[in-house]
Amino acid sequence: MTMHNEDVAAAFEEMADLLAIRGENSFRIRAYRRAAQVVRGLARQLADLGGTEAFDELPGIGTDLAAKIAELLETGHARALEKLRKQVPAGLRELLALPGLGPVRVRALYSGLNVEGIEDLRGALADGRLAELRGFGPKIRSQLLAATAAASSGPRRVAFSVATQYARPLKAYLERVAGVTRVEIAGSYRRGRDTVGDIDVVVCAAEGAAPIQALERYDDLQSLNAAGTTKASGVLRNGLPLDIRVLPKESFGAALHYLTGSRDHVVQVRRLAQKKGLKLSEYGLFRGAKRLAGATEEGVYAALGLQWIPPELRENLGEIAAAQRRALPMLIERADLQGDLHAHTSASDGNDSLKKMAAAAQTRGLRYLAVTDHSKYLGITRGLDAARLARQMDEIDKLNATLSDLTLLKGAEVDILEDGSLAMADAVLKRLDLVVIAVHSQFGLSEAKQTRRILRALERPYVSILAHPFGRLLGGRPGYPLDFERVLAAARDRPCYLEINSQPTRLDLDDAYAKRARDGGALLSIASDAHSADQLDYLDDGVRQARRGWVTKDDVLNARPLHELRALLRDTLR
DNA sequence: GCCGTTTTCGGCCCGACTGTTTTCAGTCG
Repeated sequence: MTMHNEDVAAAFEEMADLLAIRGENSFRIRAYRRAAQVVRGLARQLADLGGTEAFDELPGIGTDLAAKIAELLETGHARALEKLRKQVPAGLRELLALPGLGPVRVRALYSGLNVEGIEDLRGALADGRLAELRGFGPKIRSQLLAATAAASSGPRRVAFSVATQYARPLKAYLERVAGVTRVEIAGSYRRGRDTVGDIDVVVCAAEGAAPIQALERYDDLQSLNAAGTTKASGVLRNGLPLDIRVLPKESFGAALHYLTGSRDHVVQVRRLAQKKGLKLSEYGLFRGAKRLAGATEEGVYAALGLQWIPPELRENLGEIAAAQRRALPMLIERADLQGDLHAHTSASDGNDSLKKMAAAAQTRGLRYLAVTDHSKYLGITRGLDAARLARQMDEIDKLNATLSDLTLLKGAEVDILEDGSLAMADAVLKRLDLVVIAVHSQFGLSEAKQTRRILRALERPYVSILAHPFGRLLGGRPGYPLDFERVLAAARDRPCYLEINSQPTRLDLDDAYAKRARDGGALLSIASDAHSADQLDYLDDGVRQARRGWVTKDDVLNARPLHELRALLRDTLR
């Protein structure tokens, strides 16, 4: 079996859990968790990195963990993990995941009552045995009762676009509370992650009680689990957890920084402060009792000798070192996009006419819009054959003649068939301004077959952009396995450009692959894949992922003005 | 287990809230 980075990360996380349950040194446990995080964030596969020496170079990974990575890659197992699994019942891990249960209580449950999993815990709660266990009073018992009941439904992350629907009204509601001067949604939402696990809110107010009382009356709140004077946590009606902090304005920037995270980023910045003899908390940056900064994030970063780091980069993946060198990338912005290179009309499976799509592009300030309706192929409703595509091209010519500030480009989204050939004849594709190719079937092929299929498609003469390269659907299906390094190299050298599809449930390439593509020298197309006029706004979502991938204006095909774009597209049609 | 322009040993981010205690441990973010 091939061990991927995710498998190695999962092994380290499991080891961390098992060590925690055994009551081992917490810093040792933290080292395993950090290693899992580092491995998960790697741009390249560990297997391609070399050997033990190369692993040892990774941050947070020393001799011991480097050897364990090598062992996992070579054998698919880690003896240390196997040993731990024999010592700790498997069910204890699921207990550790329950809210309210940490390593100490899990150990108490196991040693005191032989509870080895959620089922046992339910039993111990039901027959009253748990009440006799020291440290498990009535409050904790009822909390655990709720937790065991909720465990079956399970915690889940929601798409960013779903979180927005809850975060925006909540922000607006809190902004109306008396004494509140500012409200920001922080956390992974502010960092622009594709999925969001909870809503973190930072409220600026002189006194904390009023906003938290107001929250208790909020319509969309399901329950409040904990509520103090500056901090509360609860659950929204859709099941999304909520955390709120209220701080005065002299601390607001420090609090925003702290709650925006990521946790690893914040810890690293705090360590940096510590090295300088300072202390950073959500209340500010302090030397002794003296507050050096805290009102703004910019002030906190500046006082530590750092550039302000855009939230999308705060993943402890090198952004802190770059900020020290004042070498952060100038991230792409929505306003940099001159056009959109993937959109559908009612000619295939879109909702709106060519004319309406053009008007929507104009109102959004786009200078060009590529019309890329589907080719005729099984599974795609109303795909265009050569004759209908020819009629659409005439229609585009006529419309272009009436448009002054927008140019419609003639394109198609053509299926990559299982053998790597395309679902439309070269003679037809040749007449287009650009050809978007994509996989819409046979997601279950092996990595070798899927890779070969796409590499063959990239050898075709008329191929401009590879759309949604992994075919993933958030909450639907994971991306198919692909040797991305080979696809990237082939696309770059051809050239064919790689798409960051902006559909909120796709976001494909994702942030990490966008970074790899950029580092590998590929040009990217940030495309809406709009199936209606409104969906042109999805470009915001694509830009957010691109920013998380350290993507700059120079890395983006559709940040180029039309004449440059045309020249680049001509290179793809030969 | 990692790491080092204060250290190769002795540190390792910082604080809020809760519950069950009698001064604090555990959990969480």
